[in-house]
Amino acid sequence: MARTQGSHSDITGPRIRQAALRLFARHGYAAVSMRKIAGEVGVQAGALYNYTPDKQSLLFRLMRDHMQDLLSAYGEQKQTGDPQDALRRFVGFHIRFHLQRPDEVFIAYMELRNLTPENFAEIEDLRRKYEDGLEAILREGQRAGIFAVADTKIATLAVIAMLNGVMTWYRAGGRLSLDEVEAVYWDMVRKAMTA
Amino acid sequence: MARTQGSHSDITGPRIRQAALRLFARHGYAAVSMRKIAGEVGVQAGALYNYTPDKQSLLFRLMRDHMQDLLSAYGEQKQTGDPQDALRRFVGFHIRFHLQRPDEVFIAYMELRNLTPENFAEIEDLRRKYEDGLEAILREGQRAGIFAVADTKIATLAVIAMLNGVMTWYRAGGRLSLDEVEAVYWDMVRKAMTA
DNA sequence: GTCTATATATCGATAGAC
DNA sequence: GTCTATCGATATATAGAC
Repeated sequence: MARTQGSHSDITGPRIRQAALRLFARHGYAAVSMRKIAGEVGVQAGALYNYTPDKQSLLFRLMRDHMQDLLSAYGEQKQTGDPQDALRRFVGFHIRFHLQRPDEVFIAYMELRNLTPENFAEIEDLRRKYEDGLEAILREGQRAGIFAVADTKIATLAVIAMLNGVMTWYRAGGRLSLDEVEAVYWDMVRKAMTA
Repeated sequence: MARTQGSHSDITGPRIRQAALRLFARHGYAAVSMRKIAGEVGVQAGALYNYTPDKQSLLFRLMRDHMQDLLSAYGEQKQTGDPQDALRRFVGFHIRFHLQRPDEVFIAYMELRNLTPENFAEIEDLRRKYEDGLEAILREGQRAGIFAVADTKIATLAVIAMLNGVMTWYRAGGRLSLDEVEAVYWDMVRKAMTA
């Protein structure tokens, strides 16, 4: 029962978000028009406004959902009292979670400046919450004498920046398996943090 | 002798590049119009086309000049036979060079996708040349038994990614001096690479 | 070399028919 | 809920006067 016109609220919404995600990641928010997104979905531009009040909200919700997924998934990780083990788990979690969502990750880092000030503040708040998780591990290890970094906040940002670098080069089916990539980065992070 | 019209070829060209650099870094290439750039300079939009064939060339030349400056400045660094010392110098050079050019650095990383395929390839070639400089240091240290990394190419990208993280938080006059920042990162890089 | 004016195209968002 | 049509603004780039 193919239709060229009619009601599709159940599927059109997710397809709009999916198309916007893909196009924003490829070409950037400012370079993607609502018409382009609509064309990808197979509707006219006007139909998009049944699902989003405007283009800005479309971007913001993609980023907010991503950050909330990140925090939620990290919260479900098994906790451990051993800082070294906790750091190892963090490295593995961070690499695997982000490699599974390249478009979301790309947008979350590249499109911050296209958010309104209010939306920007909310995304930054979520990002800081995630970073705080790692810093707590480093502080605990520091206290226990396992880690030795000059500044836990800088070390937190340094570890995350290093791990994010994986996204720029890793491709599934490449020279290294995911387990090997994780092991290589864990080796560097462990040595950099350890006393 | 103020004039509202006339010939200013000596100064208009640099001012256009300066304005484009600033605006592209703040708002992104796609979000900045030629009229905005012209307004910043104090001329009409049509006058810009006496200095650039189009908007794309304006972006490309900013990025190419930056990458060539980077390679040129790094080439002038004093070379040393000791890999550990060479790595220490690289960390210091990279941090200081990039912190002095935040707008250029931002554009070089954020606007790659707005380059034509030919221009993209040329910028990527320059970037790879710079990365090769660091990898040569790591390989030499690896050969000498000073460094112990699983993969020199990944380690190269990891070190650069970690150092680039400085650009996201460092502000002059902040809690740490530039010397202290350099020392903190050198400590982490040294430990991560060393056997 | 810069100006004004304009060609041509596209943008985000809205209105009203179905 | 999606369509067609459109408003008003803005885009890159060019032409011709000075």
